[in-house]
Amino acid sequence: MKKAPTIRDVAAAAGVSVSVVSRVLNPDSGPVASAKRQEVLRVIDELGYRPRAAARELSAGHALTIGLVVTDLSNPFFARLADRIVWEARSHGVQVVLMTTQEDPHLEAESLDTLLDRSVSGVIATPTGGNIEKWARLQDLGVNVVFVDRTIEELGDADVVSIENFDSARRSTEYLIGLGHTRVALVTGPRSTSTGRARISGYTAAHQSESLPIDHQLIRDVPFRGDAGGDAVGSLLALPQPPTALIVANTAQVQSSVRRLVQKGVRIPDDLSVIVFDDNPWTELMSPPLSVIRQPLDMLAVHALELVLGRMQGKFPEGPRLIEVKADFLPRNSCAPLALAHTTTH
Amino acid sequence: MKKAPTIRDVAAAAGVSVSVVSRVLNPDSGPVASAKRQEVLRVIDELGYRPRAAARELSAGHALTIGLVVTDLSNPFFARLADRIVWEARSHGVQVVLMTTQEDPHLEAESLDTLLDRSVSGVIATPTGGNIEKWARLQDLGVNVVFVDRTIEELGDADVVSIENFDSARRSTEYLIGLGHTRVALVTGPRSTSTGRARISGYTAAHQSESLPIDHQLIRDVPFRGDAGGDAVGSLLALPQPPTALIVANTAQVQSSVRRLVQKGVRIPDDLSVIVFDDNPWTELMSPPLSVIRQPLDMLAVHALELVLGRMQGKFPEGPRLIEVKADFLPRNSCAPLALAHTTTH
DNA sequence: ACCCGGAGTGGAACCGGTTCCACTTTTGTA
DNA sequence: TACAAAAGTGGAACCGGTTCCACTCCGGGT
Repeated sequence: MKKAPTIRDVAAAAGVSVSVVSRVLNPDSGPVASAKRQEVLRVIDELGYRPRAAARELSAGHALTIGLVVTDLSNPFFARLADRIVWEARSHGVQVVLMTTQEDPHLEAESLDTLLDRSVSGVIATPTGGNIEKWARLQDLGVNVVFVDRTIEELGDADVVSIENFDSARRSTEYLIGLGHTRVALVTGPRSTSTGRARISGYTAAHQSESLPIDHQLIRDVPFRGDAGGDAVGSLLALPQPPTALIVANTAQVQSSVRRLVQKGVRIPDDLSVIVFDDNPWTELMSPPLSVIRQPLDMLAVHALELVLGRMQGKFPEGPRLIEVKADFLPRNSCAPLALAHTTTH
Repeated sequence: MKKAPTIRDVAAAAGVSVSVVSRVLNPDSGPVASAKRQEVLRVIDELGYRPRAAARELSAGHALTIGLVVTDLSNPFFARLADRIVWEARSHGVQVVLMTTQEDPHLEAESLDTLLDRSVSGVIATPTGGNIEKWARLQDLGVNVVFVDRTIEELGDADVVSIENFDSARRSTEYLIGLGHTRVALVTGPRSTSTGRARISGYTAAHQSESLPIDHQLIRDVPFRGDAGGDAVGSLLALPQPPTALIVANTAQVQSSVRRLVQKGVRIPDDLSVIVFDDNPWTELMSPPLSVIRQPLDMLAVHALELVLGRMQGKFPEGPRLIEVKADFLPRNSCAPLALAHTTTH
């Protein structure tokens, strides 16, 4: 086990001072004679020297690192988001420290502390909803915070990148109503999350614009984790007057919801028309293929990274930004017009 | 934007020296009078002091961080593996820097350099197969390397955690042969990967033990990325004598392969019996549910982390370990006995 | 011939922790 | 009561970079 060479080793081998080596390492930090620059570069290559990140960070006071805080990588939505962000960050020479919260504010708090210790320059996060003071403190210490997917309204000056939650929910609801459905059920995340609230609003707005009454029994704002989505579906099916259409408005709940439908032997779309919020390739492989709201992950990732990196370089000084990207609705065969049979069971 | 307090601020506020504060921070590094310890802790809490990781690392020479190098987080296999590893690492106070290689040795090399700069104490990786000297150099500099899923045989002293690739392939092949199939196709990763080779061997061994000839046209070792799996399936179906059973032996290829089957209107299991290597929940939601080799991700993650953390603490001094965990075969309805109709089309 | 300015260089302080060591104060035991 | 061992403390060096600054050259303008 060898020891890695330091800048002083390089300086000695090249016959120059550490200052010169440092200036070679950081162009534009001062003049270096061309001959010496060549020699230093040669020695660096020969020794396989690489500057230690920790030393650089200590001196600079901050790291070329961003924190990525997501709920749960086993949710394909976050996994693919993370994939894009890591990839995009790498191409800008920025490393990503990944933390998961499992939707638990306590774990989130721990993660934030850790990121603070690491002196990250920015954080991209899907916040749980809690830890407001902690987020504020982070910003106060100069960490650039970008929320993606969800937001925390109480936190005034954080950038946000999300899809058009209200619109997406409204459009899919209207589509089902347009097919003749009057009992459309909605399974979505808790009202404590911005997405939960926005999607319920969109659902409600669609009903209002079509002058349809809202049955609050059909709105299920349930936790993301565990089998809450499936249970909601189960209890919806058990209703005296069950819904004829269903929107599962959160990626995290799609799997358990669909599983429950399959288990119960529900025929799609004959018994139930289904739309899910997702961009999981397997929705297409089911029979019938599920209608989906496709979330433009790439756009979310790119915008989030652009914001956080931009802020790191001091761009966008004029206060927080809110970027909403459009989510496409892809109708497939899991939705059908309401059969009269449904309404006229005597 | 405030400045975070340092250890010297704490020392001053508590009326002690930095040495004392440091000893409070690191129990067992020296004695501290109980009264002063209380006072220091009080001040730390009051100031919200947190030690800077960079400073600690610089002094220690290494970071409480591990690198996780995987191909691609949009592959659910790696996403869930990463999820478990990040989670498990966090509970041990270790952070994870995530890098993806997109199966490209060049990107892998870059990632390794970056991890070296960060002075990580360990790396958990799914190697692309290249960069042998780089891996060796990493180990030479005291970084603990654990390969998971795949390995590089040339690298003598790295720990490896994988599933029983040979056995899993052999078992699933034997299962299909047992159902009467004589033309079983295999889609798997390239022979340049250890898993590709092992799974082909298992497939071959099953044929030999059943005294079945091997048709090399039915073995497709193709790249992981892109649509290579789907294309292999397409060309298998176009064979003059197409297979009656198919094993897709790599998670990364399952999606494109199954999509192609659906597109081509192949009836499962009537036209084709199918087994996939996967532990994706959606395989269960298809009709019919797919038979799978379920890879025990949790075990892979836990063992990998145990090894890397153990080595960090100087355990397991007796050379490299190879841990193979058992993968379960879950027969579902996508496999059926070979119908006579198939063989006797006159 | 003289002075000014900029290129080029190296010394040394600094970032914020850890750790070694010397020193003082207790404590325990003969 | 005396003296060695242990507990407690603070000063200072160190980890490996970056950066400020003082200093030496050198060429060009008057």
